Amino acid sequence: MNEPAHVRYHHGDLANACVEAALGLIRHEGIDAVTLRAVARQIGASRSAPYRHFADKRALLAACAERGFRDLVTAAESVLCGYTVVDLPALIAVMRRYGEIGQANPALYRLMFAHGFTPAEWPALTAAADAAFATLYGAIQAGQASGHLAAGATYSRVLLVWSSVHGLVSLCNDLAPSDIFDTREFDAHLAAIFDVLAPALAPEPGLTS
Amino acid sequence: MNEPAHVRYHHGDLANACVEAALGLIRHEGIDAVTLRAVARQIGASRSAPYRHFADKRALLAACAERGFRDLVTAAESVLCGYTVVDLPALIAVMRRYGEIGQANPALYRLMFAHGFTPAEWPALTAAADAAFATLYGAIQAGQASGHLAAGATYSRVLLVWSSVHGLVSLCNDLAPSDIFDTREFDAHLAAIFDVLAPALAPEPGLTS
DNA sequence: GGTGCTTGGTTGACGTTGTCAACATAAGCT
DNA sequence: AGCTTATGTTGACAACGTCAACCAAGCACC
Repeated sequence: MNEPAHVRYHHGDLANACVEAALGLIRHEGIDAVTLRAVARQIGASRSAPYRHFADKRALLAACAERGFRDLVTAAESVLCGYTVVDLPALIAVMRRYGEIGQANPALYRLMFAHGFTPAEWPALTAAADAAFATLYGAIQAGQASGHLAAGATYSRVLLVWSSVHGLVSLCNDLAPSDIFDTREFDAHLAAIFDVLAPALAPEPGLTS
Repeated sequence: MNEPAHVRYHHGDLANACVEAALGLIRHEGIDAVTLRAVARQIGASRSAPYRHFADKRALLAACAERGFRDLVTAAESVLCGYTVVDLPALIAVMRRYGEIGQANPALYRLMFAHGFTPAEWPALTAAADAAFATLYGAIQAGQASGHLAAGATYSRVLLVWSSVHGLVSLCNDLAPSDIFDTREFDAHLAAIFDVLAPALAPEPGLTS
């Protein structure tokens, strides 16, 4: 129905292609490999073609980060779908998936959470991050409502769960493995954290069944 | 005893001056303002003088990060000195100070924890980060030994405390404040987190006094 | 069915940056 | 004094982000 893209003068969806190419560079060669010129080269366009779709380099990176947040939400929801109720194992499964994603693409994770995007400058990015927070909040709230998680202080618990797992991902991704803290053992560390956390999250025994 | 530094051909301590200048730029103008040329300009040297003391730009940044970790340890120890025992309030005070430092210089904090320094390439940086971990570990261990903190699973508890506070600092620093998560309220969030955490960290009642 | 506007893409150019090779200067040793 | 080494400087280069000027395609409308 369309003539081949490589023949056409207009690409058709250059904006998306830019994000896709940038994400590939981020994943496989790290954030420093993302240059506008490299992105343009990858999609077979000329050096300043991206400027028609992104104000500058940071705007492209913000779009990549936004995509990262959206994928995070999608993954979390997909895990939640496998559970009929949100109890502690379900919550752990969600956060484990979160961690897996964060570990699978450290450079992107870093970009999402620590690239110093100024507050109100990137509303779409803020919205995507909010959606991630909201997903976790909704899950914990549902678990509390059905009595499968300890009641009360919903906001504090969401904060605690997100902070600790995000913190662990960040530490494991960015600190070198050492004798006293082997950052390659993410799974074990996550389990250890939730062992300590369990009493604070599980409902009072006898109320659930 | 020395003639004025600005007259001498040799600076005397250019390495340190570079780190100092870079730290100033990081603090006041952000990480992007750190160019080797700007650093050299600040210390009154020529553009490639830093290369006599640092292999490349990343080496200078790593030195800055290392300094950040060392300051963190110093601050933590100074807070601990104000307490005769490590109980929950002492632990909270240490972590609050940690958070204050992280918030006071977001760009440096980002550099320390999320600049993708490759594992074994920067041994001094790894050692400095380890020292930070060890300090926290020692504090919690001491608290457990004296019965002022819940016993057992020391490693897991250290991991949990560090991950959650580091995670909170990171989230508050790098996410834009929104309706559902006001990242400017670090102190309140920290308190909320420790409220939930308290039962998991405080000793069984009746054992302490 | 040609005319002109809007969107999308290209090329040339400029200033800045990290980095290196070649050179200059100081300090230390013997 | 002369040699060696550590330290600092200058010139040069390629890569980068960005912009202005230009070109090509699609579209609306008479």
